[in-house]
Amino acid sequence: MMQLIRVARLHHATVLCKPLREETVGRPVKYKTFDHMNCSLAQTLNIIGERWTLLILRDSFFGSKRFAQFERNLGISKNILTARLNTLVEEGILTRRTSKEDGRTDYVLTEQGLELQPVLLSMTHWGDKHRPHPRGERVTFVDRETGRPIQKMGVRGEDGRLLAPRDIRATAGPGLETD
Amino acid sequence: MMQLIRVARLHHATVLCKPLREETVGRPVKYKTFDHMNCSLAQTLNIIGERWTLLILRDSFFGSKRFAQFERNLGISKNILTARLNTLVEEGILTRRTSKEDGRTDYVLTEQGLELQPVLLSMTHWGDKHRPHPRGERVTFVDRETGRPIQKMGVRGEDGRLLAPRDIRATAGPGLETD
DNA sequence: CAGCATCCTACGAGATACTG
DNA sequence: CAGTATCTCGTAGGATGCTG
Repeated sequence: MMQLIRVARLHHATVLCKPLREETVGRPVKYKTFDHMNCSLAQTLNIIGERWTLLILRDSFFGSKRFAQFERNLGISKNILTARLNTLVEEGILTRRTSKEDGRTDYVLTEQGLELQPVLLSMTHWGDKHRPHPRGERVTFVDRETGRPIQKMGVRGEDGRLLAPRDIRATAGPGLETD
Repeated sequence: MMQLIRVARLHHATVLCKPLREETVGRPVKYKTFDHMNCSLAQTLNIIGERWTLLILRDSFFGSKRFAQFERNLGISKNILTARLNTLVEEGILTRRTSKEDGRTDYVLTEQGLELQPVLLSMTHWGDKHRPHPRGERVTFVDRETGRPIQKMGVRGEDGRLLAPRDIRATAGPGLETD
């Protein structure tokens, strides 16, 4: 039978991401950022968690470089695009570069940005599987060298075995304050 | 069987996600959903792209089941939590289940939900690497069987080789309308 | 073309009070 | 405990128009 998923030994008394509890009482309601949470996921979400950001990055991966390209491809409004590009540049995900052809600005993925590819692909694969297009896959990613499709993103143990969600356990690392 | 891939080069003229351009002129300004985009990433973002959603799911993966647990652990307000839980249930990511112990409601990950783990882990790994905690990793995920840390999420070719971002190419699949 | 600068709307979100 | 109902505010997002 479906055993209960004790994913985490890490009992929850050990609060993983400490919630905010400061003098926000009766005060103007600001959005909480996730900065205070000592959690890598929250850190990442702070950067790429906004509505348009991942789509901009997707477009980057597909080769878009110019403001106008993003604008046209996504149908995003300029002010939002400006804002998102700025934070992406500030965060070192994209970098501005002057085009040698026409001297205008190109937005190019940095190494940090390129390393977001697993995130993008995981989400794309999930969508492929669970929210499919009736006619089949929309975009297939292939190994440039062999031309064969890449594997679906999956979790692997040290030995390379594919692991199911329940095969994984979370343990506290040194960066987790257990005060 | 793995179906053959069309090696259409997918130049960017083929707009991947067609932007919205309907009668929104001068009309009340609604947020655009990403529904109209024929893009798996956009579909996924429509569901889990909101600010708190992934953090709720993370908490689920760590074993939280109850409304109050999420509320306490995340410091999220009740109305938002209610809304997010509702859409997650509607979308089949979580399911409501009556606890056998006290008859109250449990929120449990469905299979679809469990399969979001690569997304969560990819983001966590990115955060671990690029926005690290000074003292080191906060949470380490290990293979339950061997107790050894899992591999970092990475893209693999059919043959199992790890691929770098530039080793991958996108090709148009049958679900992509090239009108 | 690549943006700022404006102006406006609607949604996301926080706090609190209330219900079964 | 598990929400629902309200009220309020801030911020994301949209539609322009203007500039170098």
